[in-house]
Amino acid sequence: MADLKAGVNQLFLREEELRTGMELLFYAYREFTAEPDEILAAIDFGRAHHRVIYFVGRYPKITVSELLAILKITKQSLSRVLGELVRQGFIDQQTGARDRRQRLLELTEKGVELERQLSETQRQRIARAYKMAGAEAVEGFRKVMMGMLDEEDRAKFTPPTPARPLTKR
Amino acid sequence: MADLKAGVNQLFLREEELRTGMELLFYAYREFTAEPDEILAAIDFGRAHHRVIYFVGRYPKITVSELLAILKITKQSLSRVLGELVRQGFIDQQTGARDRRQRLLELTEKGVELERQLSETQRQRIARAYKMAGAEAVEGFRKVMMGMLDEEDRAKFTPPTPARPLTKR
DNA sequence: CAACCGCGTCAACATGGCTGACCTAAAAGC
DNA sequence: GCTTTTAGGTCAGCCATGTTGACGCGGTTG
Repeated sequence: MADLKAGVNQLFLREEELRTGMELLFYAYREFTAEPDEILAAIDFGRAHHRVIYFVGRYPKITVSELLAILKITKQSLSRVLGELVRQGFIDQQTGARDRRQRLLELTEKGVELERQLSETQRQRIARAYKMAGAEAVEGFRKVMMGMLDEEDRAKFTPPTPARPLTKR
Repeated sequence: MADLKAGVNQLFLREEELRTGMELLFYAYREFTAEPDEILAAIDFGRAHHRVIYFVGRYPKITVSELLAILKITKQSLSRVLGELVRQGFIDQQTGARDRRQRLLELTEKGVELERQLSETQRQRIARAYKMAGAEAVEGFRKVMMGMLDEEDRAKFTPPTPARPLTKR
């Protein structure tokens, strides 16, 4: 009987534990995006613009199709926001040298500035959390988060060159 | 000179580290929602329905305003999805005994079943990640995630009774 | 009994996904 | 060298889910 009760209790703890994980993800993601969203709203942009700005900043000279592969949205959806960003001078396109069909994307100075501003609050939030939790906890955090990803995305973090796990161009 | 180089290097590592955190959150959240989204689409529901189902399941007899406080959306947005869920028999409303203006929300059997089905893949994903990472890493994960939250949300996880950090009713 | 509160509803709008069709120009294959 | 494939763009329309603002009804409370 003691065994059975222990088993049930184990199950309950596990259930609680998993729910906690789910909710942490929900709340953390929401708060993580809340501050940039305000800045974006003020200049008539949305979260989609932020994502594009972020990844173009992260991978300078990224091609449109690489960007699409990261964001996993359709090119029609991307082109709406990307078009605005280019027209308003946040992103520069240059024709690929080796393959002239490609448009290599890069942040302009204005784009870099916006990126910095948008991500600043997020960086602070993470930095604060890392600091509060300590180095060991950060390692655990990373391990667990990696475990949540599918193989494809996980590969982006364990690469030859972490900053450019993209295809050749 | 060695000091300066070390300092710059430190800064670079920190930057990399913070970006990794941001991206982990982005990819993890996306994959976390992808599987339920498919199930939902098949029955003409969306992510918003899932959230409502989830939290009503989590806090049986929750009131509408408590739910609104958790989701942080407008009542007009909520009422759209909540209405559908009630009309299609996934959620039951009963008038509050003490305050008859309140609608206490609860999953029906049908609702419980859907909740289970939707969250199953997510639970598995988390369980897998926890298992792969180990107990210590899980503790670190939790610490870091908590550190990302604002005080208000953090309180939901360090309560008298974790399962009902809601107001009296 | 007046004021406030819990909840619902109507209308209109924005954002950011989606599908499908169709185009150009460049590269690659045979 | 011609054909096919690829990279990228574009038009048009649909849907889900968020927003504001206005208003109503019934129940609670000072």
